[in-house]
Amino acid sequence: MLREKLNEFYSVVFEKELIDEIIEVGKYKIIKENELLLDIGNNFQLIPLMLTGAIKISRETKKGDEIVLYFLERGDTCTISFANCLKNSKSKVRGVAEKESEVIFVPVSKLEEWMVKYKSWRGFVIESYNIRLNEMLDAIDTLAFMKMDERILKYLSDKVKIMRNPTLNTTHQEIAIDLNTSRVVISRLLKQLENEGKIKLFRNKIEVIDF
Amino acid sequence: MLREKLNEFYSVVFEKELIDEIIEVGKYKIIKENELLLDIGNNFQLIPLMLTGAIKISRETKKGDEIVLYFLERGDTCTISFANCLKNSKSKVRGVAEKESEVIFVPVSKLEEWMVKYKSWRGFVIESYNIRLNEMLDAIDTLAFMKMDERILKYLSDKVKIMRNPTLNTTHQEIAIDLNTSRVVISRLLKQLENEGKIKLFRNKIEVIDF
DNA sequence: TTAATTATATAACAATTGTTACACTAATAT
DNA sequence: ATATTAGTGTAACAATTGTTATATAATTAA
Repeated sequence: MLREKLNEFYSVVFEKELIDEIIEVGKYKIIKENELLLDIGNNFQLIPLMLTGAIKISRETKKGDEIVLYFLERGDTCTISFANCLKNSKSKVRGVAEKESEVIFVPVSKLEEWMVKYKSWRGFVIESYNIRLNEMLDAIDTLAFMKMDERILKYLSDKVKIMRNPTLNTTHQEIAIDLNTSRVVISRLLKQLENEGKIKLFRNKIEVIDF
Repeated sequence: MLREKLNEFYSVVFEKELIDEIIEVGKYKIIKENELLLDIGNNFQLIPLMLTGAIKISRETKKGDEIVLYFLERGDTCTISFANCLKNSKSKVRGVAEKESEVIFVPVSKLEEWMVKYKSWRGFVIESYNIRLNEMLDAIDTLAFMKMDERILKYLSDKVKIMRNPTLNTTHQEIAIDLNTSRVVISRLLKQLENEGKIKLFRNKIEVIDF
């Protein structure tokens, strides 16, 4: 069963021997909605490989300022946690399940070992880093070049895609936290977006049109 | 001579055999001040290893909006160009020499080959990615949580460190471009920072106090 | 030497975002 | 059933950032 899930979701197809090893040493776990995958300051010694679901990765400063970086979905891994694992340092990001997610955890010792043995693993590690760097570039573009109304719309669209559902169960307050602004600002601009016909607002619910 | 420079500057000490290979296939080049190392859209097939100098890495959108991401210095490589090299895709960032810089260019084919052969190269690649991800996180923090006056001061401090000189030769216009704002805003806030005793302003020159 | 260009300073105003306050409704708890 | 809490709407105002315009000094070109 685990084998099927691995074969199904990992686009860079691993060699059969590598799949065997992953199944042998990996720990399968279900992360419930709103459960923490990893928190800031954690000392994480396992590399997560996502099978299903969605994880929200965010950044928080000591002062409590917070901002969402990107979402992880099936086939993704959290390259940022490579660093923590390898250097035994503390996580600089937080990961919370947006919905129930299936994850395989692999001991960090395998990262290096498999790099020598498996070409597909080398490809996976490099590709994962590249995807993550591009996500970060995307986050930087958003912060540097977009106004708040555009940022909100992008946030909603991204979330609709990752949740595979045009109707989001969320509150204005949650969006405000994720975009590091205030609830009033979000309410104001959401209403404006509704007037422009881009979304529909309900209590605890937002429907995104033409995402 | 190349051997000495390599040994001197690369903190992750490469095995002797790897140094030999780098010297054999690498191309040594001097990049003059303001010269382009790589531009957006370029099809780059060489991995740059920095020996001396400083490269400013920035991002530009189609609309012409621009922003500085970070600076490269000795011991650094441009992991973002790994992606372009490997996937033969176009560069998403620009690199311009802030001062004359010495670089060794290595063919991308070696990236994979050396990962199998040399433990120190695997370490270097992973470490480079991690450094870059942290730089990106830093850039995100700056954009998401800092006001423009703080961003200016951080920009100046970073540049002072990379240039190893408390007096910067730069104009308000250049800073405005690097921070994606207008010259008037920069002049206004620089004057404020001068009044606070944090910098001293001259024509084409800014001295940073207590960086 | 004079004219043109470049760099800087600053005022006045516009647009965007942030803050405080309060009203109203829906959901939940007692 | 009533009280409490949570979510939303909106006005009024403050702070920050962006824009336009104009002045002046330093540098460079003719």
